[in-house]
Amino acid sequence: MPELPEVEYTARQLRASVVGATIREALVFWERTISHPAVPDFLAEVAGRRIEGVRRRGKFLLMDLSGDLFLSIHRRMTGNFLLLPAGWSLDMSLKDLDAALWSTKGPLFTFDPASGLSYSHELRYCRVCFIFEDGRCLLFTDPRKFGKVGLWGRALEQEALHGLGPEPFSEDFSLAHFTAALSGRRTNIKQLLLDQTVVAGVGNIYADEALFYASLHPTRRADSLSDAEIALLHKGIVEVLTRGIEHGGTSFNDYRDLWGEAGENFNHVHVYHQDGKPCSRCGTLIERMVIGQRSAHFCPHCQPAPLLATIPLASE
DNA sequence: AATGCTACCTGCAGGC
DNA sequence: TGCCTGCAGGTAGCAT
Repeated sequence: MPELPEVEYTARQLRASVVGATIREALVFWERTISHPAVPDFLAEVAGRRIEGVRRRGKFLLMDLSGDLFLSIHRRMTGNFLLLPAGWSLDMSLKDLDAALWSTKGPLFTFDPASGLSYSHELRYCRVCFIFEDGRCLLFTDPRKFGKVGLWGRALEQEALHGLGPEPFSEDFSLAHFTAALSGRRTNIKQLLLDQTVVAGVGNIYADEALFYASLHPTRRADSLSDAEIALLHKGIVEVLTRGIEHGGTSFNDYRDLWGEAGENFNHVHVYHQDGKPCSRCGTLIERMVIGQRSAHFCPHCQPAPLLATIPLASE
């Protein structure tokens, strides 16, 4: 599941490889992947544009194009990018491309046989393909079809990002902002961390890791946190995201980098999908529970469950 | 205004 | 072996 570190990592890879390239044409294999504008307009407008820059905003990947346009890509659950070298996309149907890669995958990429990654598998789920003038081909693959690709005028960035909150590494994500965002919120802290208007880019993995960092139980009511707890959580969010980027992202199921390789942050998580394993801090077995229809992982010793004391007094 | 629930999708694990 | 059920999770949109 790509969250901020995974998107950041991909953005850096794309910046180093496709900035300066010109899109000859795009192909769309699943129309609902295109969120804006209508598919015919998307195809017509993207052709001939030069990629001038690659940015990340929250979990959005933004590619600035010539003519004051930009592409917004949100990978949601299973979206991935794969960059194919020149020579494979020209005049080939996707099926031919798939067959070619399948039979000669050796020289194309370095690739861990133990991972069992199949290029055929990736190509089968190609939803949008950008073919560059130099013959390279950037694929957006997405088995679950939740991912979105949009093309926008530069002036519509706010609309494209739809109320996204502050970047965790920017000054906008200040302790004062975070404190204000928690104030008066009766919802549990886990769900609040997943709210992209509070802080942009945190998903299920890093929300659980940040709560472990701050020794907070996921069901704690947001408005029950002390100033010290808020400060520690604020620090924890930045810390776990930073570590995630340093480790090249967390590969749990579907996440792969631009060349089809897996990130290694999964070797560094403390609680996410670690239920039944001993806590790295105290040895207590990590537990899993469902909060708001999604899983939360925590150490029951380090992150004690809230009791009556966490309910604000009537006088407050 | 804040919160809760569901649709969107498909692969896969688990049960029988 | 094969079918069926449920789960995974980010976000929009709708209901409360």
